Amino acid sequence: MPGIPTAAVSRLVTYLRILEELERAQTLTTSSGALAGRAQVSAFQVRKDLAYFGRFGTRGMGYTVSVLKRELTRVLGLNRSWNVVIVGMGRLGQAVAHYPGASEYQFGYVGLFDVKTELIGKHVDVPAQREQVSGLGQAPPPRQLRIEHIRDLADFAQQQRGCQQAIDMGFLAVPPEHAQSAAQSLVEAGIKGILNFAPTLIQPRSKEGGPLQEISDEWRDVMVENVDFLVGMKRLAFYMLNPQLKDQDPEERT
Amino acid sequence: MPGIPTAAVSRLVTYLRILEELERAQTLTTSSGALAGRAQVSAFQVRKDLAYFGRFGTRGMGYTVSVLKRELTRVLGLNRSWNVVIVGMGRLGQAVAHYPGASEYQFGYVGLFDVKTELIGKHVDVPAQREQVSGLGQAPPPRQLRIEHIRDLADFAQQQRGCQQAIDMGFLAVPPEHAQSAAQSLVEAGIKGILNFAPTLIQPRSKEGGPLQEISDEWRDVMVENVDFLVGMKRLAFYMLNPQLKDQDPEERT
DNA sequence: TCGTGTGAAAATGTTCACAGCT
DNA sequence: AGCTGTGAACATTTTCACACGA
Repeated sequence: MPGIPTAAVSRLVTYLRILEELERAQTLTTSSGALAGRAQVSAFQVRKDLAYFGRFGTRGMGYTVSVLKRELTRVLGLNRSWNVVIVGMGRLGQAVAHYPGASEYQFGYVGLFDVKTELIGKHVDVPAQREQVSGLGQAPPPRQLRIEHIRDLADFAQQQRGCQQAIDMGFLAVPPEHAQSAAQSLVEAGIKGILNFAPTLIQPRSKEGGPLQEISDEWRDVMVENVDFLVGMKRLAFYMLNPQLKDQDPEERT
Repeated sequence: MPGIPTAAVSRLVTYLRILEELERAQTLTTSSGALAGRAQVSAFQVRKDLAYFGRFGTRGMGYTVSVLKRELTRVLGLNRSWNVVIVGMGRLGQAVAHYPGASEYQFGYVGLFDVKTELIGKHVDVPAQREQVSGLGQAPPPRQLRIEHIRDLADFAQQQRGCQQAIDMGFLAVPPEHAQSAAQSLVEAGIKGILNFAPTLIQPRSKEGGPLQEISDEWRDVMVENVDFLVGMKRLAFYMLNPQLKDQDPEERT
């Protein structure tokens, strides 16, 4: 089984965003070439990426924007809603909580956590989840959420499970030196997905322990993705000094 | 000339961070295997990545932490300072401005810009650049910067060039629908590096124009890097639904 | 005729085995 | 003996050419 390139998944996210822009512009149909131009990849790449997941077009015609958008939304798992907690409500956590766009994709914040006493008890507006992914409806009014101490995370998670609102993901926006222990708290609370904003890698194990430390059971099926600004800044510095090493974007644009 | 994998550059950033952690822990020497374990890649990968840039180790011995750190710092262009402006001082821009870690790598904010009248004229603390990359000195006290209107960016850039403080990079933290025009403002001000936080791709051309639009001269040598949290959220959703498609991390850890 | 879908070719990136230095 | 550095084997990813359906 060959598997699907990781990069293809990221590109799919881009194609979906472009389809939404096309839909807002009332465009009904498109083609691999048109998508390629806007996504800064080749038309071959677009067709191959889509082919990993199915056949969504019509030969000779192209793609129907609404159909392809629906299919990619389904493929990416964005046609269901995801209950999210944020751990770390400093400036970055607050920016994430308010970031527009997350709620449109059914990422709904259900809990906010920190350890700093001056933050605990503070109320923060968070956007409500949309009912439909259509994108045409009005945004519902925001709700208020109280910042809780992280020691209460496990209880909260248990309670959410009780009312069929299990927490799906935790977004980690704590300083790097606390990222590992905060991640451990998420895992102990039974949360299986972590989006790590801290500039450090989370080790999928309970203890710093010896080198050959086994992955512990509770970490077994936990998925971690990293989003690190500092890497972006440093990559930019590198490529500004070494522009010849940057891969050019392809020619074909029709 | 074969070229260096883009992914290798990102991994180099990770190795450098690990070396800093080792230095803080008073570790004097390390090995490809030890770095590999912490970076979640194979030891082969570490050695190959380092080999793209030179020979930094001693056979039979390993690497001297301070030497490898110095060399990677140089390779990544982090031994010089970079003058940065931020465009878009909403919550995300503010979080970026205060993000600790940026100033340690000689990213120094010299200007802040927005278009919203209620933000213009506000003063924001930004960390001062460190003189040395050593990481052992005290952090200098923060400075205050006034948020300016983006229409004044070109003049400001000109003025900075006049005093040998040319702006090297612009960090773009505006809403996606304004990202292209804000990027255009950066380019018109002569800024050659853009770190785009908006969930949209910047097109390296002046006009939305026709499909085969040429890359205009002013965009010719502009480098753009993207940091998009929404992609991270959506990738996480995808891999939680399709865990079998996630590439495992390697065995070798010694 | 047009543009998708796809097997095959080419390019790229990763893993490996081992030579070579300490 | 131990660990780096590297050419060669291998695997993956991208590019391409073209068959096929509308």
